Amino acid sequence: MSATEPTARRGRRAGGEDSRGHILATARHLFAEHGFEGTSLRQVAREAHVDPAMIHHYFTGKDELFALSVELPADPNQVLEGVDELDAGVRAEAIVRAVLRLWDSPMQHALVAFVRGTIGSKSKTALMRQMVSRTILSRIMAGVPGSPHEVALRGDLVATQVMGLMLVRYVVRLEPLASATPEEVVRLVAPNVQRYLTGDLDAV
Amino acid sequence: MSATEPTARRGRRAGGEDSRGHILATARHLFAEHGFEGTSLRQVAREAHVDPAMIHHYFTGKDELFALSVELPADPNQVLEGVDELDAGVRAEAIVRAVLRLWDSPMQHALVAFVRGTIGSKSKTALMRQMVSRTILSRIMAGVPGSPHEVALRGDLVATQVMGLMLVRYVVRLEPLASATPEEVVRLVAPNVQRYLTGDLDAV
DNA sequence: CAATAAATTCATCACCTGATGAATTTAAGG
DNA sequence: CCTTAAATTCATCAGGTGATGAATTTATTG
Repeated sequence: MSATEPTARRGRRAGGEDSRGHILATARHLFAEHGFEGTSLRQVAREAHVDPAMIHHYFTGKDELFALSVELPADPNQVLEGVDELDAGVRAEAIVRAVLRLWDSPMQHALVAFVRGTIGSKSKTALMRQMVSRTILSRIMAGVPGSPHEVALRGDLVATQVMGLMLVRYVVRLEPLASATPEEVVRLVAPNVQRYLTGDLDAV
Repeated sequence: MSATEPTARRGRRAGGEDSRGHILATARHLFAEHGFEGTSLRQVAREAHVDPAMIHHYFTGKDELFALSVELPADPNQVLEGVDELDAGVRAEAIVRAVLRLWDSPMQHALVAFVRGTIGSKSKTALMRQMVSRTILSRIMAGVPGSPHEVALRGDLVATQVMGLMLVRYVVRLEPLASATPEEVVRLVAPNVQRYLTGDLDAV
């Protein structure tokens, strides 16, 4: 019995299989499960039924593969489109709903991979900080009244709740929250986000 | 010029240096920065000014070193002591204050290491899920009124807010929240936690 | 059909990884 | 002082890692 595969013949294959796509898909899965350092190119190649060298044929290296597998598949500006045009007093519900729509989509794997790979190391966390604060929070907080410092603080608090929701529902998967319907989650969480956005922060 | 060190002499050293302690300390730092897979034993040995074999002298292997470096330094039962005796209506403030006291202590490095190493891989995330739900949430939610399902859901929501706070303030370090005083954070966050604990979840 | 470009595999390289066992030096205990 | 135990280093192993360049086969194009 040979080890794994019966030594596939060389050269271009008959059926026009999308090897590049397979590589990207399994890379997404593996990066999502084991993070960047915990995933090897040979492992990706094995599970994609592809020669390891194919990865270097399509990508310059592990870094590019990670970047393409894991990069936020949807532009935050698109996901949050229109949010900044809503009145700040009713914006929370739209934010939570947009986040859930994104995370409950087929992109979930890529997003979990992004979180795993990104929290795993300090340097990658810095990238996430940039993205969150410059791209996402600036949009979410546009037009919220208050001093710059206060608005920034409110933005951080929103991040606190939204990132915690992602972590618990999609990464750690605590039940019963992980199985709750999106609409129920919106009903439960949006009011707390709204308090951070425009509520009285001194209220008890 | 020799590579790194001028070949230290063999055998037991004169001064009673605590090598085991040094190894643990630098392991904590490195695991905190690069996660489990991203940290190699040789890297730890190098930065601890110690021979790689010393690590295997004191520990059975990388897993044990990680476990001992990164294990929750404080028993959750101790950190949350007395919380379950407080009336549920005023418990949130105590919870947030206890969490901040722990994370703003010297154990912060170990805790960041725990989060990094634990979120980085799926299997380790399962351990965290067990710990959070069995040890921490059961204590926090003790005596909160409601059906079992409702209480579990409220617990998950609390986890959402508290873990998000840890992530944003201590791991991602978004400003200005990361530099806010503990008391200010309690004032800002505790009301939202209290809503999850005992508030009306249908309120808008 | 011929020429070219793309897809696939193979055989390596140099390096790093975790781990082990033996040799050597010092400190402690009697 | 002598013996034993602990601390430290060295040399090495088997295996995995990312990466590269060449060889081979097929599809596409003119």
